Amino acid sequence: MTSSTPNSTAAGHASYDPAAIEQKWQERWRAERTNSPDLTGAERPYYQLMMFPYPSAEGLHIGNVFAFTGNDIHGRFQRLQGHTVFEPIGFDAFGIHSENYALKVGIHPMELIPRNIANFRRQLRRVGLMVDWSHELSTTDPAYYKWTQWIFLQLLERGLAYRGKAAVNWCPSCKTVLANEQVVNGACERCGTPVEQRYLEQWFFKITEYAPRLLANLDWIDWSDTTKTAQRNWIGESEGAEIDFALAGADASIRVFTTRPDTIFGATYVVLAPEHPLVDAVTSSAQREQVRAYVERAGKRDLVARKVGDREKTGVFTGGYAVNPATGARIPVWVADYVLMEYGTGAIMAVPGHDERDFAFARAFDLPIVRVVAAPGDDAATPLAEAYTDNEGGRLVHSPPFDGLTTTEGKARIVAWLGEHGRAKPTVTYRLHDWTISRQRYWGPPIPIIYCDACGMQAVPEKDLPVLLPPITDFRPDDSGVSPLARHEEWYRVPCPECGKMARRETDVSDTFLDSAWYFLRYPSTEFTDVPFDAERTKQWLPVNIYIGGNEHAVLHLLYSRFITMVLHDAGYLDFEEPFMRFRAHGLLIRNGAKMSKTKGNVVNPDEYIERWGADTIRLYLMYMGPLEEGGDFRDSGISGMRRFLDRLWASAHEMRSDGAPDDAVIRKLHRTIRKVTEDTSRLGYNTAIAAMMEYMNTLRGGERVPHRAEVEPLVQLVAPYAPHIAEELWERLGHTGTVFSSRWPAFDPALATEDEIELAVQVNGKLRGTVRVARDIAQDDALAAALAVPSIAKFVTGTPRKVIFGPGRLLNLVV
RNA sequence: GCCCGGGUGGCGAAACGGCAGACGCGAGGGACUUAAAAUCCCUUUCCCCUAGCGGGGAGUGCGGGUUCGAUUCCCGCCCCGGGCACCA
Repeated sequence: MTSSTPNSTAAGHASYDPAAIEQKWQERWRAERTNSPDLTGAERPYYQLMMFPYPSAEGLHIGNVFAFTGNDIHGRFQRLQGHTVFEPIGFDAFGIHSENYALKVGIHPMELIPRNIANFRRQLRRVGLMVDWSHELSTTDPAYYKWTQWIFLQLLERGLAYRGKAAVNWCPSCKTVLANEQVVNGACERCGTPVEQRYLEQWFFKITEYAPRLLANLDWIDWSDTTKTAQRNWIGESEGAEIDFALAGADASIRVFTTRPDTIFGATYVVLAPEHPLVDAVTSSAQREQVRAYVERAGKRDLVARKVGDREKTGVFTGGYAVNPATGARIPVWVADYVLMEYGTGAIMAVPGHDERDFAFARAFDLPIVRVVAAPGDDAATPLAEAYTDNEGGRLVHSPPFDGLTTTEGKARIVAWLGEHGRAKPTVTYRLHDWTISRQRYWGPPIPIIYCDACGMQAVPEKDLPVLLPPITDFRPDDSGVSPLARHEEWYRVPCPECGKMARRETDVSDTFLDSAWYFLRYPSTEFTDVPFDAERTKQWLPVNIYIGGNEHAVLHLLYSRFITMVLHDAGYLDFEEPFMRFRAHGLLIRNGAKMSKTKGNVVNPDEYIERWGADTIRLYLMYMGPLEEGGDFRDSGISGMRRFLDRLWASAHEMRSDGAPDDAVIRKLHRTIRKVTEDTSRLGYNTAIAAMMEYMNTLRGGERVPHRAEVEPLVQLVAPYAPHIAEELWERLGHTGTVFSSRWPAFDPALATEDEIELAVQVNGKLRGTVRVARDIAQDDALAAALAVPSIAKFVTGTPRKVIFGPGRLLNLVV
């Protein structure tokens, strides 16, 4: 423990006291506005963005500290490279999470959130981040959500926001709509009550219209591959065809989507989703009652259970028939809930021979199974024990005149053939759905819409923004499926902006993810009240240079932010369409090999650790655990090593000598260290950068040598992004005025950073047999001679080597 | 089921296809000290031979392959973590 440490050392200088110097520098940074750059005059602007936190009542999570430190090091490093770095922070404080917590503890969120934010601010300051607090924002601030509402209106104006009915999860016990994430195995995550499906009018954003662009830009933006892959999967592009199946005896047809048009000759029935609009028209009177009962039952099943619950195939015959456009055969039309209305056309052609689900269904209901693709070695007559779904290598059979074609050829030829008769066209379908932004809750920005009996739906005029969220005390959701705001007449009733007669407000609030989909645009412009973001500022500071955050937002926040940016670009407000030039996903922080959670009681409280060790030590430790992009395992046992390193740094700066010349070998090591720390820091390889500094420290102080000032001073700068407080303090004690972050990053001399002599590894038949110390640029023959001069190597070599492999500067391998 | 990560000493981890285990923790031994702390030095993958000095062999989840040489590249598996999931 450090509390027992005496306040002066044997060497006579004061010992390292992190609490005192951290407080000193945090106060000085604040007083001197060290971290508030001039946003207008910056010549080399660098926008370092971190994911703003949700200010929970529990306070800052160590995972936040991990992510923010990772950002901060990069930001401070860029500043030392001569950039003007803008590193803002804010609070993502709206949302169901806050509201539920407020309901639970019985404190109004308008009271609770500012308290939590104050606590977060205190904790964030203690971490020593280079945050520009003069541009702090909160999404719950009317000055902010005014513009969230404005963005909604921009989408509305462009036809990208619309109202429609949608199935939602409803908890009959909590009397509220639940997000999909709040439904666990078909039950409410809070009370365990089975969730029902309800149909409600919802607001949607047409993100699907941007699917092709959202997908295409992934090819060039510099993002972590893991994140890009997650987005690609989420957008889920499928190439295939839409094909019309005429209804037998009626003047209508069912349009299906398939990725396997090559298998159409094997389509032995058609399936409609229970919600499909043609269900009634297809159903025969004999089957009507059964179909009605099935559709009703399917509608009652909650969405989650239907998709992830048991996969037992259920369905009902409609009594109707369709005509397979390829074979001309009459095939039955069924209704089954394994077909989803929300994907494709809500109808499929079932090819049981070549689709697992169709196969299972056909087996269950005794429908015909026909082989139309034969694997190599099989033929048309080979029986199918299971669906043969391989998309490559097979040849078409039972598909005259296309027999013998590969599946790939078959797809193109069959779609073209059906296309000639207007029955098919190639189509690309996306898994991505439109974004439901309505929330029937209280704690969010009211959607700025007014309904007038005379004039219809009206957008709230921009001059009337923001639509303030009223400070009501009764905000508990009820069974009506309507937001609690609807119960407050004085807010709900409002004059129509068009005709002035009394009208009604929209009572839904918008999704929290809309708040966070544009906050990075606001940061540089927080002082502007008449625009969401100032044109000049935005031009100078955006897009964001680098964004580091968690991959849990790969398909939510990061996708929505890209979408909103594209919309604002198309609307002429932005001259870029991708908001984040670089994105790096950091890994997950675990504790002693296990996930951190409140129930396990293994959550790390950053306050405690900073108290005990100092922020600089904790910052170093978090970054030293492993690669930032892979996360790490927080174990208390490792922290002391970081503190020891800082103690030694402190001692070095106090015990060093300034007279005479520095040691040549140490200076060489220093230059190699500068090179490695520079390279590693810029590519976020923080763990190895810290290791390199420690290695240098061992050289510096090995054998109780007294370091020279010229050997120590650059190390203070190298360590500064990682441990800013101690670096500032030592920089001052070394006689400098002003912050170390205004100094220039030390340069390395390539000549000094390279060793003249190296240890050349010598292998015989690929096995290491020894090393020889030789000149770095030694020629092969000389290296060979030097190696053979060593008896312990030579004894493995009999005669002349058959082959000599020489990697200059690396190794010599003799094959004998 | 599909898609991403990842499996290396007692532990956290390093290694442009080129000396596996840097760096740190822990452990053991030593120096300094009246003593302790701090600091500094040495040892620390496993097995075998040797009194010792030394020397030999194996080793990066498993099985193959490519290569003078593989933790690294390729093929086939196993295990762990995460995401998606009746997506036609």
